[in-house]
Amino acid sequence: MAKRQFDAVYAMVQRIPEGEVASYGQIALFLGWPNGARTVGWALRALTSGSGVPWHRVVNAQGKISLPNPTRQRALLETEGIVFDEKGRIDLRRFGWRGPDAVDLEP
DNA sequence: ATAATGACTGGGG
DNA sequence: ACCCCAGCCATTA
Repeated sequence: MAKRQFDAVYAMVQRIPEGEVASYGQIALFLGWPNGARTVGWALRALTSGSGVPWHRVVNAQGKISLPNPTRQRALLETEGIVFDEKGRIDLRRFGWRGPDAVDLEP
């Protein structure tokens, strides 16, 4: 059932290291869709529990959680060491993922 | 094939 | 800083 495009999204999200976050637009850009941020959100929305995809590491460009009920996602991120400010935003300068090329040093 | 959907984004008020 | 609006894209119905 996994559509090719969605699958690409999941694969990219899987690359986000623990303790870091990426924006929808960022993921889309890495996949080659300059304006496909919404499509990324679509793919994640279609995700089912137990998919093994770290969907919680994806937030909007404002560093904020886009889900109607951010509680669960926020808890997961805090578990990984992500820090939220008083307005529930993440400092992307600090926790933002650099990209798929930035981290590739596994022996 | 057309229309609607939505976990987005950037710009303007 | 916050709220609203129009543009954009792949998937679904």
